[in-house]
Amino acid sequence: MNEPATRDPELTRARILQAAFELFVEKGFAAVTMRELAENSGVTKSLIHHHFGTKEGLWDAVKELAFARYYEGQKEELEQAGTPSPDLLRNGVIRYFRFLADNPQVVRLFTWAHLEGDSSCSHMDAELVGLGAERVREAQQAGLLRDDLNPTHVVTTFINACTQWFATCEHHADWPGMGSDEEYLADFLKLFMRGLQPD
Amino acid sequence: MNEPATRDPELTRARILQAAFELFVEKGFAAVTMRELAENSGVTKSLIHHHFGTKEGLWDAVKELAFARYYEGQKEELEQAGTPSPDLLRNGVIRYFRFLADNPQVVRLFTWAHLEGDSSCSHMDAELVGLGAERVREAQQAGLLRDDLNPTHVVTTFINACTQWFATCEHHADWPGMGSDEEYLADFLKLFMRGLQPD
DNA sequence: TCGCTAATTGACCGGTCGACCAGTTAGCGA
DNA sequence: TCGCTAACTGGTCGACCGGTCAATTAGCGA
Repeated sequence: MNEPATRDPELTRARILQAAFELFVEKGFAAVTMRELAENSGVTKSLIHHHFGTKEGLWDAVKELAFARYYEGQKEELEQAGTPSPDLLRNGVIRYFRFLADNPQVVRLFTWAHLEGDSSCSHMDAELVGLGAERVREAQQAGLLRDDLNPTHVVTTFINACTQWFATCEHHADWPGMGSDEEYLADFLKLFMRGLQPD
Repeated sequence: MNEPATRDPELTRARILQAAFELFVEKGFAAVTMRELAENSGVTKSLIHHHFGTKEGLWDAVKELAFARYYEGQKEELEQAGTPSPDLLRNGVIRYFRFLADNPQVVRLFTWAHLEGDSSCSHMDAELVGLGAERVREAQQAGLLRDDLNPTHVVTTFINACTQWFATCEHHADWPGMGSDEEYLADFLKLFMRGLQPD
């Protein structure tokens, strides 16, 4: 809206990245044109090339930024450890679910990136899941969770249940009998935590 | 490979649909060109337009075919009812998981279609989930499953856990501690069925 | 056997794509 | 204050996009 009074390459880059983020989230890489990008950024097409080289370069920059934010946020969550307890896992699920609820665009971006063959998020997720699985393992060894389940599978199960929920949220919004985000989360937690109780 | 000796519009349509299915599954709608489609079908670009009108027309035909097959298969599964029992649900999960394992392309196609705003599968899924939820409700009323969970949420939970598993399978294949398809399924079933046991 | 219909072809269209480049201008350090 | 660097612009390029069309040809019913 308001034009910058002076040249500000940092702001320009940020504007382009923000507009690109929104467009790529909405339509994916292939369906977005440099002209759209320029128009939504309020800059010329040439300027985007100046700052990011190619369309792929901009796409990579958008993904890198989004991935980095996601990674930092999740790692922080995981490292501020409490003593192992069932509630620790329960709260972890809740926080993950709420994060996705607050950032549905991130789910879409990840889905596009993954479909298009991007593997950079794979290593990132591997580390995060590893950290989560380690917490589950500790709780298992402390006798707080049943120990006949692969900890990685436990983490993956709740990640899948949460991620797919938001990946298809417009989709299932009007299905008969379907509750709100919070109601789904509550039921999932009931099921999940009961399923993890030790014998 | 082997050219048809005579003209066969049915076969031609089938060839085009098959090639289009593979390409759209792989790259999504926007990234596929009519020239690729023609080359992979072994026909000319004009012939595709003759049979399907536009690129969107072909895309719709591919989706319709895939959705119809999926819908028929799943509905058959759901309607060949047995007496309600926990094993009925367990076997339902197993069959759904195995179906996705045998048809990973379908998961990708649905994901592309959904990201691109297609809502035709939404109504279809609504009906299937409704049927599944009805079965869960019957089992709850028979006292075979805990009755403090929304049946739709129960069905959605396992669908999400299965779908997302295959949507990200190349992704998590090399994560530390991650087991095979069957090992994940076994652990998920342990967790899921225990979580559903009545008090 | 003979037309009629539809399957099939290749050439071609206007438009848009991503990218480039020469030229201009603003800001900043010397 | 002055020049150098980089931010920024408008115009343009060849390639390729989806789509069209007239011409050809195979098959099938009369």
